[in-house]
Amino acid sequence: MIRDARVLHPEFVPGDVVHRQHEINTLTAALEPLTNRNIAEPVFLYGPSGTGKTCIARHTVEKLRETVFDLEYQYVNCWEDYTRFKTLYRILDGLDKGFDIHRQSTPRDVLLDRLRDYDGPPYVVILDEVDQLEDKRILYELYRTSGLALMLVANDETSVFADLNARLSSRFQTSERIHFNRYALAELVEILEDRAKWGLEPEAVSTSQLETIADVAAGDARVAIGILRNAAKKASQQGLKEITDVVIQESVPEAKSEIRQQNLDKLTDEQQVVFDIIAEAGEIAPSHLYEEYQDRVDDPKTDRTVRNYLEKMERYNLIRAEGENRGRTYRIVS
DNA sequence: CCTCCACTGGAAGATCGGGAAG
DNA sequence: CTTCCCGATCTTCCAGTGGAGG
Repeated sequence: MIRDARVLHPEFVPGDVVHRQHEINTLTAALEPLTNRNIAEPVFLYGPSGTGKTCIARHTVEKLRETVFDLEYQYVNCWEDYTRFKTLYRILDGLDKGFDIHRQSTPRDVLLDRLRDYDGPPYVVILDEVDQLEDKRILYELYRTSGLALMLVANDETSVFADLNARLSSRFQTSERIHFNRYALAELVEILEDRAKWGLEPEAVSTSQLETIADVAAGDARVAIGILRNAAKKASQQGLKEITDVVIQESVPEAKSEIRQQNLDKLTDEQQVVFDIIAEAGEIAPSHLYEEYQDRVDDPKTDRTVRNYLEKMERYNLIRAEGENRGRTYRIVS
């Protein structure tokens, strides 16, 4: 059933990308100055999730590395490394310069100083989910660091620039921006066919089944590949030679809840309590939510802290806040 | 129209926990 | 051991928002 499970993993970057040739060309052109060791302006990739932004960014840089003699690159997921410190640490780590930096007792701006001392080959930094950075000023600092080529990846362009100061914002506005649209059904099917070709045994899945998956995924390649992976895993556990329609039907909700469970696991116990209250109530007003939280926890945190929890859960797409001010209610994402 | 008030979210400072230095 | 320093987390304070109800 499964020939190469790596191909079905969400982070897998194919050597040949089936679509997005135009985007790749634009991106390659934007990075072109690096081949002469010149400065490349930041590039900004934006579009909905699962439209290939991250994949194209990594793919393009890796292709460039094949032709350019010297080029370093590092991928940073700002969702995980959302603080200034973590982001800088990750970037230094890509240069193997982070090994002796510990969270504690490192003088305050050693990280940025060390990055600015870097004088090796051009260094491409991909900042994925860049809108999740808690302090966007780090972008300004990175922008002013010579030798760095920035690739910013986000869902929505406005959310990134909203809290940048005007001067920096205008610098980024003039840089190359590449918009990614949702995949059409046929494109998604081709992507799935490609993954199935390398990842699965021949005949393991039919084209019409891939169409079913692509249809459910609604233009989101990450969801589509997740469903295919889940279905392949399930079929192989059942000892099947081919993926059946029943297996696909079962895999759709499972693939979606898998992502959700991963996010739930990232919450602390206290945050889980808040989530459970919302889940049980279905929909709940802020004051009721906080009262309920105080009842359930021995040593309750302040309401402001709970609001920070809620903000975090909203970021993880676990809950949704609806309405503003007095009309605000919270509900879980179904 | 105005005032009240539930709620939001930014800012600044306090506290926690842990590694390093003495 | 204690002291110092750090980032992360939490608290305190507060300005702003907009709907409810005089």
